[in-house]
Order: sequence, then structure tokens, then C-alpha cells
Amino acid sequence: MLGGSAVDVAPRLLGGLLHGRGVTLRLTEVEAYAGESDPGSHAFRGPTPRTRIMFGRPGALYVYFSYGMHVCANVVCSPEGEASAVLLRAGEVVGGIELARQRRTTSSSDRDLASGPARLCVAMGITLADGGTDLASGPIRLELPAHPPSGVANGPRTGVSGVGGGAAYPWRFWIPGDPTVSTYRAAATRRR
DNA sequence: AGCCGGATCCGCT
DNA sequence: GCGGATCCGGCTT
Repeated sequence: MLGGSAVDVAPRLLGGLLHGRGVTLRLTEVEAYAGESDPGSHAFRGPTPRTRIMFGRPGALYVYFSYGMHVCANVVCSPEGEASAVLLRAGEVVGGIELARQRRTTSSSDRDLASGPARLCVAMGITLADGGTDLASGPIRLELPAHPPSGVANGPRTGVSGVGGGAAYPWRFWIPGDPTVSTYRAAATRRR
């Protein structure tokens, strides 16, 4: 199931369901990170305390803290010892929408409830404490689609600057035309 | 021991 | 469309 490389697994997650804490999400946008060979990946410089989950068992949830205020969730794909993972970037809330609205107090429309990796985590109630939990048996569960989605689109990864960004790694995958797909934004150029 | 910069979001223009 | 918020991990001194 999840034993392959992130690039192979990522498009096959689209249309899949993420269940957890009273909310069900249909995944519409993901991003692949290949591991130690990938300059955009947290695992690029080898295992560290933060990334140990990425180097562990496939099917685990890797959650990290970003920009001082957000958390993002990834699915670990590769066999133990390797470190490829798929970032869950956006989805459509298809169950428990009232609960998702309560968690996402700043969201102005249902379309935006889980449109973005940090928003997705808030809507699902995912926190850093969920890092390392098994997506087959833990509090957050992943259900792959019965049939691989057709017509998947791909392009540059969002927000990845430097060598790992741009056209060299077109590893962002989404369901074309789906309104919950987050608007693309190139890596921010930092002030000064 | 300290600094730099980030797999982002939101509000204002 | 843009810039500020906000803090931790990882690398440098």
C-alpha cells in the first residue's frame, strides 16, 4: 500500500478519505517529498530528532511545526530507514462539517475549511501529539480510494525555495478544477 | 550560545 | 497582491 516512493504514492492518495476526530476529508491536493536526496525535504540532511518519524515505519503520520504557529501533516511512505513522505495540502470536508467549522473559526467559507496544509490540520484536530501515530489504526485514519483517480494534475511544489523549488520538482499533485485546491504561491522571498 | 529562515495564514489594499 | 506574525530546529561560532 504505502510502501513506495512518495512520488508514486502521492497521486494515488487523491480522492482518498481522511477520518479523524469527527471529521472526514476527501483529499484533493498533496505534495511529495523524496527524502535524503531531495533538497526540499526535512530529511535532506539525514535523520534528526524532529525527522525521526519520517525515517520510521510507512503509514505513520509525520506532523511538524512551521512558521511559529502552524502544524502540517504528512504520510510516511518509504520503508524504515528511508524517508519519503507526502504532505497533505488540501481536502474537501465531506463529513462532520459543523465540527470543522467550529475548529476553523477564521474560515469565511466551507471551501476554505481545509484548503491549505495548516488549515487541514486545524479542521481535523491534528496536533503535534499525533506525530508517529499509525494511519491504519490510530486516531487519524487514511482510506485509499477504491480506484486511482484519473486526470491528476501536477506542478511545482508550493513554498519550496532554492534548489528544491520550481520546475525541477513538479511534485505537487491535485484534482483539477476542485475548488478546495489551495491557490498556488511560489516560495516567498524573505524580507531584506 | 545565538542566529537564520521556513512544506503558512490572514487581513488589509 | 503583499507583508507581518511568531517560534522552533538546525547549523554556525
